[in-house]
Amino acid sequence: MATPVTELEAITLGCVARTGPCTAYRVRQQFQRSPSARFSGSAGAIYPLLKRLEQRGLVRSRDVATGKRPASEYSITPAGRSALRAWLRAPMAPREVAVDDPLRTRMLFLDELPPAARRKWLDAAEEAVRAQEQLIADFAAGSPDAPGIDLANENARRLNRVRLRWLADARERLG
Amino acid sequence: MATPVTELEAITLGCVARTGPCTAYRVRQQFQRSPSARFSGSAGAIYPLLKRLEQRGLVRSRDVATGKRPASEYSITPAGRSALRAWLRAPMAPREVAVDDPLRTRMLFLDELPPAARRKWLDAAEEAVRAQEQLIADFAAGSPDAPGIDLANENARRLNRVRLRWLADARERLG
DNA sequence: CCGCTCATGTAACTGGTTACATGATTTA
DNA sequence: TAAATCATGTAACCAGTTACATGAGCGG
Repeated sequence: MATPVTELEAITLGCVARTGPCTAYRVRQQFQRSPSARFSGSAGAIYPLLKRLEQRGLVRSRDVATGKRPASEYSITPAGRSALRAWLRAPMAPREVAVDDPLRTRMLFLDELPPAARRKWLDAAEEAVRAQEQLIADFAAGSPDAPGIDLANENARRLNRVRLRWLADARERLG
Repeated sequence: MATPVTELEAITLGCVARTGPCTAYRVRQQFQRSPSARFSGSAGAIYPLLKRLEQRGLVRSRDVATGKRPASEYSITPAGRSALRAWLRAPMAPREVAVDDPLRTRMLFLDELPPAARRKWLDAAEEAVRAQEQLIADFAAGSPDAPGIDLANENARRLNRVRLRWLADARERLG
């Protein structure tokens, strides 16, 4: 059994699988369209990552020289698809499925702030969540129609709706 | 204005501030008690981090030699408290407040699996979320009573409840 | 032709993980 | 006293970010 792929590698594989043959640049664009900053899609991450995947035989590259500059177009291999499926199937430990909410982390220490600053924080947090909702809506609008993608977007929408209610409750409890 | 602290640094500062003077080991224990694997609290992360914070004047250390082994006990400085507050007050960009859900990420590519494996995934996911809920409950049971901590735990509970409903809907949509 | 954006990378830095070393304390 | 666990670290490795270099195409 080969080394399992990391989350970022899996998403990249998935992206190449979805989009079909594409350059590192296209992959980066996909990452950057996402409403989350988790995977920034910086060049320094993506280009080396695709090279690693190629060395492991999970993608293969074809040289496409538009004009004079060299460029590589990657496509997924059967081994790559299989690695992607293995990643999906891999059991997740309870701690690994934890939802990460940056606002929750801050809430833990919010009582370090004086009341006025606390209220200000809550206002800013609510605004940020609304902005995040907008990002999600925009992202969803540009997403291809597929049940998995739909459901993923729905997940993001619901989690944010809950956060807004939570923030409202927090305002009441702390205000 | 000094360099802002990272999230991990902030949590560490907050932990030292809360707990009062404590060793790196105590800080690690706090991290490891958390239901999330996000900050694993590995020694290789925490010990150097506290040293960095000390160099920046955000914590100060006192040598406590119980028995014969050297050890350092850290406490937060006024500058440290101020850095913690600055972290709390710092505006968050919309993309930075994104909720990260590992299950959502996988859902994006779930259609790569054959139907039977998909159902299996949904079962496993539901079980993992329930286990996660248990971890949260245990954590909450051992948490000190403070509004911020209460609210943070409530956030975790609610987000997971929503995920369970979402998984149920997904089962219907995909099954 | 100048500046802007698109596009393809690379290199240095940073911070976290893994794995290890070691000593002290508890438990069988 | 042997084994396990608590506790304090360190070092090598690895992946991601930041910042840069470079070239092509395009609009003014």
